[in-house]
Amino acid sequence: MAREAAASANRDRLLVAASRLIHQRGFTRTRLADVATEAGVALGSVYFYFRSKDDIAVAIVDRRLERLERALARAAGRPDPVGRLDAVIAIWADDREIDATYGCPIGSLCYELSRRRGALGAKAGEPLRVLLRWCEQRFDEMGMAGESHGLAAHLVMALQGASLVGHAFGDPAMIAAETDRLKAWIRALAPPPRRRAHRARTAAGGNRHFPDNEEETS
Amino acid sequence: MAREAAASANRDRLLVAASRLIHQRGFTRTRLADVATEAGVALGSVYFYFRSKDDIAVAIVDRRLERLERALARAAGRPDPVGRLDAVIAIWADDREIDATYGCPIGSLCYELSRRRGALGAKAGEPLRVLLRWCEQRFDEMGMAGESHGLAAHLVMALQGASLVGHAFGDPAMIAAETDRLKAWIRALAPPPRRRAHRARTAAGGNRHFPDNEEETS
Amino acid sequence: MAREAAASANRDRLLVAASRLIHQRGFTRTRLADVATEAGVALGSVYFYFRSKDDIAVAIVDRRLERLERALARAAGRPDPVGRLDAVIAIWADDREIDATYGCPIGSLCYELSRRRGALGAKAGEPLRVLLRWCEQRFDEMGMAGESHGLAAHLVMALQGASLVGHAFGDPAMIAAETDRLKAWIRALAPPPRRRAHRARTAAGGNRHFPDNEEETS
Amino acid sequence: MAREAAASANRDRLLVAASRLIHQRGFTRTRLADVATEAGVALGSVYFYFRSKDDIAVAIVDRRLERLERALARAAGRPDPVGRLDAVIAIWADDREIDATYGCPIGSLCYELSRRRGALGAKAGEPLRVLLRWCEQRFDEMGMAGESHGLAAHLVMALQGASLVGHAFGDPAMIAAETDRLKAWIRALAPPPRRRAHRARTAAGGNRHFPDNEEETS
DNA sequence: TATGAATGAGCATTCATTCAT
DNA sequence: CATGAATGAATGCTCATTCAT
Repeated sequence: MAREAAASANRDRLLVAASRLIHQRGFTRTRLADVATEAGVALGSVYFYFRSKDDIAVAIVDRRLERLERALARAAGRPDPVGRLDAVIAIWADDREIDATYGCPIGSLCYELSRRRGALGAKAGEPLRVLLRWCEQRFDEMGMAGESHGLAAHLVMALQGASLVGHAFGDPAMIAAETDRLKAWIRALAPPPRRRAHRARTAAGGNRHFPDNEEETS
Repeated sequence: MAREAAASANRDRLLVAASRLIHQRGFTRTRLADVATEAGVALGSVYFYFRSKDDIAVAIVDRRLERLERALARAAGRPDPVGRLDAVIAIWADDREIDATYGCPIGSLCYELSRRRGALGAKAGEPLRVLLRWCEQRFDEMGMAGESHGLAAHLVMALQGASLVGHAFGDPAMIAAETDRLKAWIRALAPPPRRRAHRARTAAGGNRHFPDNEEETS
Repeated sequence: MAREAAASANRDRLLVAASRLIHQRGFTRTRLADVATEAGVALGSVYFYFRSKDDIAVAIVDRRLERLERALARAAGRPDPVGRLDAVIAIWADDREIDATYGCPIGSLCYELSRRRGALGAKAGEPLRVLLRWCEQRFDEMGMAGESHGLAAHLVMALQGASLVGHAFGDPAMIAAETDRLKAWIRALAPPPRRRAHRARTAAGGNRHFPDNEEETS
Repeated sequence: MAREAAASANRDRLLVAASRLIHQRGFTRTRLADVATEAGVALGSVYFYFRSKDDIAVAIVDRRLERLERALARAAGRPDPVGRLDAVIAIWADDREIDATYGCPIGSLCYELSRRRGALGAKAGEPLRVLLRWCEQRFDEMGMAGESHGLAAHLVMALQGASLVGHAFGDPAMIAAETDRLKAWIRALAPPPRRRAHRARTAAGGNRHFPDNEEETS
């Protein structure tokens, strides 16, 4: 395998551990020593795989980006734009327990890192930018070219706000209610199809499209 | 005056400085030494007014709560429920520059502190709880008793999401667009009045109802 | 009254508070703020009566010296040398509860302060020097001129050791047992009088000759 | 070797430095920065080997306990109980210079730490408890079963008192005189052997049985 | 590669002391 | 005399980062 792609099991374990701990405790309050312990790796080895703690954050965001893009690609396979957006909304619906406990891993990291100077600050927002752009394209597909940017922004904002507020209240049901509302909102936006093909069941544990937090689930 | 409320100019200066710096840098990354310097007092003096750094965070949240409650009381003076909710939305619209730069002071602190154990973690979410309850009552006034909780949640989530996403993009216009959308949404919800009295002009620098971040503006 | 002798009630209260707190917590671990609070005096006032924290320690030792000298003067009133030494031993016997809890106020302060440079270090040992000299004179009176220094040293050492060890074990009975032993030892040293006038009852709460710690008792 | 006991040269150096400095200056007045400098390691390294400053105190007491127990085991090898107790007394006689200068390392630490709450307070008295118990057994061997506790207490108290008073006077000769007195006292207690084999020569630099303070001597 | 001991700058907190009123 | 707010040096402890092996 390519040296680049090998990515050694250790590096992966470190990334998984760092991702989980940082999601749970925040970036600043997560000690590299704990990450190493959690990953079953020596502290010194962390610096073999990463240049610095900031570099780990970058890698985590990259990892999230890859997963996000995979999930979006999967969602893009849906037959219609509404279903595609539904699939994205379902990601947050499915993660509502985790997000109510620790906040959205994307949004909370973004809030914490965006205050930093330099590349890291910009990087942290990348997943939201990718997500926004993708949603925008879906709204375009729905024929709302002029408004697609605002609609996509509304959708992403609502998902992030639901995670933040749901986390503040420690209440996953609040997140579920909001994702249901969003699905209904999108269906209402769409030009009425011949036959209503979808049914809103998000809160009742829809299939898992975006296993972004799989490490947290264990 | 109440001795409790006297609160010495120094204590106020400390609180203003801490509030600003913590909003800009985050709680963990804000040094008490910087807070003291910013407030123009000696480092040791911080501990004359506050028991600990956490105690400062509590005081900041308390201060925000007071301001929020004052702003809500002012908004409650509006003649109709729609106008009351508009006034609340205007708070975020007016602060869009600040929030796009540093995030919503309520939401970002909430994300950072809610992970802590103990009273501080719970305290940080209090403003959102107060805000949600207040909005809920307004929706009740609008005659949407059954849905008021969900509608209020949607509103608060959208405001928080707008701040988070607007901050991630560094774009105040995104926040303005969302607050406009929210105002329109509320007007659409309300039973049509005889004459439409309001016009959405938020993004164009509406009057300032909630000078929550006045110290940050200076 | 002479300005010197007036010594204001505040100064006395401070000294009483400092003496007690320092006895209980040690010199270094006693905060002047606590002393002031305990004395019901403003923190700033402490420096009206004392130049520094060290100065308070000096005053405490002086106060103890005065009390010690008064007690020794009282003991000197006893008809015979053995009774005089008994009276001194009774001081420690009577204070055994306090000393078992906090250590001997003279010895523990001596151990803590004697390591300091300057006058304070020397001062702290003064009570023990006065006590030793006085006991020496009593042994001289008993006709043991050649050995009086060693005998007095043994007596003072035993009293200090009893306090230290009794404190380490938290056991006042150990102190009582030792003071009984010392009384017996002294009686055995003395040339047999015509009639034995004394009876060892120390541990059973003998009369209080040296109310050195009266403030601690309350 | 046992991994537990390995204890790295640095940990040992730290312990030696801490033991000496704390003996000389007291626990509270000894700065960890000085301990690190004295040991020739970085300040941060202290926390690699010890959890906290208190933890260092515990380790010091443990170290003293080990040495004490070794010394007692060595003393126990003597042919008769009197010789065994003599060997213990010789420890203090041999250390009289050090103790006159800084106080008995066991007793002074005990006085300073016994006021603390928790395990540390109890721990500090442990050496005295071990010593007392051991001496008690020796007196039992001498056939003074009924009085062994009191006799052992007297012995330990006298040794501690001699150190404290000798330190207050800065006079090693006072300690030597008391240890001689104690040896004579013990010999007087013992049932007269056929031939008196011992002679009190302690003050004249007896062999060193208990090099407890060897690091301080250098 | 891997390790874990070592480093030192950084930070919250304490407290004796000062001083304006 | 009295006060209590203000000061800042001191200190225990943390943790990202380095490096010899």
